[in-house]
Amino acid sequence: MPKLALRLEDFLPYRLSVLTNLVSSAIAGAYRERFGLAVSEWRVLAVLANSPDLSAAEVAQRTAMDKVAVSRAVSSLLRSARLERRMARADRRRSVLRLTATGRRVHAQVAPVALAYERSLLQPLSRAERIALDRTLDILLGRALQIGPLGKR
Amino acid sequence: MPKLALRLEDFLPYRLSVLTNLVSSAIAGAYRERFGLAVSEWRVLAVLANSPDLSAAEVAQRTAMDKVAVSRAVSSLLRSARLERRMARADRRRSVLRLTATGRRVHAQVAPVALAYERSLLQPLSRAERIALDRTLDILLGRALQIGPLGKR
DNA sequence: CGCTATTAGTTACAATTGTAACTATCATAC
DNA sequence: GTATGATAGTTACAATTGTAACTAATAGCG
Repeated sequence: MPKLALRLEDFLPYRLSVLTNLVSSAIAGAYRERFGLAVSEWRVLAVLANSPDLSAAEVAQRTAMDKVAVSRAVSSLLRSARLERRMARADRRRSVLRLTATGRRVHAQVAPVALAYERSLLQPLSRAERIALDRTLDILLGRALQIGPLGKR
Repeated sequence: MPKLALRLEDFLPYRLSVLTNLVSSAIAGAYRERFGLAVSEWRVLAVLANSPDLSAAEVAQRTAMDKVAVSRAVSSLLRSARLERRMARADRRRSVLRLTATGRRVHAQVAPVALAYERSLLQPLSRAERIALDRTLDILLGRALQIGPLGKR
């Protein structure tokens, strides 16, 4: 029984957008107020905390950000001395990014806040529901990538 | 067994954000290319197609947009003659918005495209998984609203 | 080598979006 | 009625973001 009419409140892309906006702005507010961090900067921090010495392009790949956004986030993190940058000896275009001690300290403070928010958000779901959600999001992410830009005529 | 470290790719807010961006930009591209419609305009159109004669504030409420975004979308839709606006007799501040014949025609063309995208996106999910997803999104939306802006100190 | 094409990253500019102030109308209280 | 405050919607301006052009370095190929 396919859906015939379109009710915005039942439309998955709309619902995803509303949920994501709520979640993102809640988190963004917390990062900014407490640590002066934009979400893009937080992502860079989070990736480099687990994988030091990535290039900007590698960071872009792992954060699903484009290279301009990474460039801006990196330059802001450099300014606040949360990041340091060297250049690769073999290829002097390629940067090698890693957190400073300050950056690691900030990460160590932000991460628990982020995880606490996630835990709080997921709290009304059962363990089974969380697993199902994870799995479903994986599928949808893969599917959205596969479909790609709609109507590529 | 709570999560101890934070891996970005497992972090729900991040995953939601990536999925939403993929979906939104795919849809936005299609709307814009084929109909010259921004997503905000599409939302206004969709709501007014089902519920004519709403005020801008009512549209804002039902689309989860703020009043400025609605004002801009409405003025663009007026310019392209997809919408017409009267003022409420009882309260001359309040607008009364409804689609023109052109607007209804555009809606009749866009809605199937939107539904087709949704169907395609959901295609790899079983019926049970779709129902579970709907339910879970409802819960998360409610929970996100309830939690509200994080760290309201 | 030397020419062209590619890649990493930045910068400049345009477009979008958010925030705050503003105008007009209405409601309430005196 | 008139002053005060609230509400609907718009406008102006600042901040964010996306797009395209640019610079510097390397790679590939004759």
